[in-house]
Amino acid sequence: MHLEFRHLRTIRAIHQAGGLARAADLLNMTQSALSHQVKGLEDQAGIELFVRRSKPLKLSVAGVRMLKLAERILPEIDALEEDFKALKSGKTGRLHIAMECHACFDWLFPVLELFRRAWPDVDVDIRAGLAFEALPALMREEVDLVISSDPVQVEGMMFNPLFDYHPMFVAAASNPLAGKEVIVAEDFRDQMLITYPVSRDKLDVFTEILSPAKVEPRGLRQVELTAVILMLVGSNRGVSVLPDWVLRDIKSNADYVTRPLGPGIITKRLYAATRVEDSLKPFMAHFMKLARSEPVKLQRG
Amino acid sequence: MHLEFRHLRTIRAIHQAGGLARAADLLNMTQSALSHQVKGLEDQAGIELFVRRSKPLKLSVAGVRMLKLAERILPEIDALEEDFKALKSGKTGRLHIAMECHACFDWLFPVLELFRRAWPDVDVDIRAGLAFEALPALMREEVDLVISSDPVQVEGMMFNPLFDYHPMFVAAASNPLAGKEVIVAEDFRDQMLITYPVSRDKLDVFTEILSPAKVEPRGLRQVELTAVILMLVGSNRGVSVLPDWVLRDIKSNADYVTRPLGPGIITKRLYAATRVEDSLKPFMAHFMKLARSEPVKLQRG
DNA sequence: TCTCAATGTGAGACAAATTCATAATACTAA
DNA sequence: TTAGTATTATGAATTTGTCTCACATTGAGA
Repeated sequence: MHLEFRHLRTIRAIHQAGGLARAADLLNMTQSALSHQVKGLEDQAGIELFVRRSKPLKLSVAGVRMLKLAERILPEIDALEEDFKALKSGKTGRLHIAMECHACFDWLFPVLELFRRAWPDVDVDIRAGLAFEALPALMREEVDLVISSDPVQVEGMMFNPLFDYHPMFVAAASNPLAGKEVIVAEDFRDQMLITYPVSRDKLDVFTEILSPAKVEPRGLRQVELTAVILMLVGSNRGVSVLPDWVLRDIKSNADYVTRPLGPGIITKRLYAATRVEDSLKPFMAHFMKLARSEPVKLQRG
Repeated sequence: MHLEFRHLRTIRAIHQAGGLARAADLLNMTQSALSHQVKGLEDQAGIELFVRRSKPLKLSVAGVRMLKLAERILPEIDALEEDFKALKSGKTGRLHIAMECHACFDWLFPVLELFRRAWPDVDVDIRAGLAFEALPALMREEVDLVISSDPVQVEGMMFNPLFDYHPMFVAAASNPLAGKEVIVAEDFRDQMLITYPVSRDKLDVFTEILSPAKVEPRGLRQVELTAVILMLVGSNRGVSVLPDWVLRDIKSNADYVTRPLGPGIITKRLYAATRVEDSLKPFMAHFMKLARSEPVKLQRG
């Protein structure tokens, strides 16, 4: 039937204006053009859209049905345009986050809660950054923000610093290492080490401590959930190294000890990687502001 | 933003086919044309609809929103087309009825109940034919069917006979005329006559009895509702002439008497006037079939 | 780096929509 | 009825926009 938006607008205008000539004015075109158009449309549809027995033109039964459609559809088009405007101005958009850092769930959830309240129209999602390479996905626009602690200089990408943290050693109070003030690489040699199930180059224990010292722990165990890691540590089935914000609840728990890693104090920095064109968007900026301030509150308990 | 249905179909096709080239096949056009179209659309919208970093093409955030719109709107267009097909074949349509005959509510309601069950998609309405001229309205397609007892030969119109009825005299049992077997014009001279509030040429009492005999009743009173007329007659505040089907309940009521009008037996015929092009439509035919059979059941009590 | 598959570009052909000028048709008020 | 006016229809010319063809360009993977 080759219907076009033009036709819907025409139907609506003729109905509103109460006649073809007036509708032509409304649509900024000649009366002739409208007449041709209506005729063409009726030919296409194979049905009379208007009652021609009378002047001015009046909608027929079929015309009324088409009008109903127009009144349902045309506002949606306008809404889309509004939506696009909002997208362009950054009032809305998509914020799909990939995390290389597994423990980040801990502070990310509260941050996203605040964020969603401030930007209800932004489409938020988290994708655990395990099954795929996060940075290429960012380039391919499959995700919009990557939480990472390894800034890389790449064209078109921007690493925005969020906050610093200290990887901390955690063990059961009954563990022999509880007696030491600072934990160093050699201390792991006799321990079962519990980590998230990701490659070693993304685990602070290895990148900062064990790999440089070429120390291998007695055993390794990979566990997905932070709570489970802590449970296992609590029952002295192993030790772990976790960011300080994860250990806020543990510090005051007599079953656990948390110790700094040594010999020097280890400080790491988290970044939010975005595409440069996105980094200026208001909601992005706001997310990063939240991601800078909220986790610090957690770190301080 | 000059959006067209074509564009919505394109977005949907590219998404479905997973790429521009394959989508072009789907839409029976060259890949080049699609590329031009997409580019034009993006220029218009002022926003990227696709992620071009990768091949094949993939929807961007804005593109996804447009896709959502397409998936909501395009089926509606198809539905309209279906609707039109149904209109053309007469499976659906409009049946706005105008009544010149006021008492017809009585049998029309049950008939419409049956009709609506059989043709749920037909848009039914009744307009009491008091405030306007019914036949011109029929010509102007403001209504689709007129109930009338005065067939006229008019180009483009058709008077389909429905059923015959007898205008009957009704009075209180206490009224002196109750003693007569047949009521004639002269009998009205001493009576208060109660009628519907329409012109005399649409009232059987006048057209069939009083006007030919040039008899004027003692008084006239116009009442809108049949039930009220009967109430007034029952308390002997006046007499009336009503179609036989209206008096079905009254016949067995000792407070009333019903009598034929004379001297000869008066028979009138009701017609359903339609436009000739409508009279063949299935739902019209069915309506008239119902309107021929159902009222007769009422007449017989 | 090379090759293949996919997408982009530009010029010309073609179809469709619009305009201008004018005819035909309904409505309205004497 | 009959002008007179308002409204819609028609035809030819023009403009607009879309498509195709041929070729250039670009990514992705070997």
